Amino acid sequence: MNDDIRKNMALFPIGIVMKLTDLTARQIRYYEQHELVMPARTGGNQRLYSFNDVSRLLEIKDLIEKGVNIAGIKQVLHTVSQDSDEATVITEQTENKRREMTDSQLHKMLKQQLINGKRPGQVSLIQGELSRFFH
DNA sequence: ATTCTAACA
DNA sequence: TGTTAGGA
Repeated sequence: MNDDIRKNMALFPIGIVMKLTDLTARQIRYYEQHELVMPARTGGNQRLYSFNDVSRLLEIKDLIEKGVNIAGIKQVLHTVSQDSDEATVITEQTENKRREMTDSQLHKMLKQQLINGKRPGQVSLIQGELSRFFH
């Protein structure tokens, strides 16, 4: 659906995104540094977010609240392609299914880490004490 | 009035 | 993450 071009159209500045997501500008920019979102820029170097960017940030916010760190969030959202034109629609539908799988896999990974404890060479996907309430 | 980058009593 | 300086 050509609806995706609208969802990917750069529309709002960071100020509006802050109200839409209840995230601070600091957090929004920080997530961008970690490539969790890459908004468009205006001629004046100002960020412009699309509907897709906003929903992405909402997903990120949700995971952060659940105690998942950047590394973990990347694994959950990495399969989601940044944009999608008509040629990418089919691919995206496939990836959406993969995303759902990844989501359930996340719980297994979290539980696995909580039970088996971190083993050498493996990066922790959880952070803080919230992880203790995750069983 | 808003947003941007860089940096930390 | 918060906050602030200094500039666009």
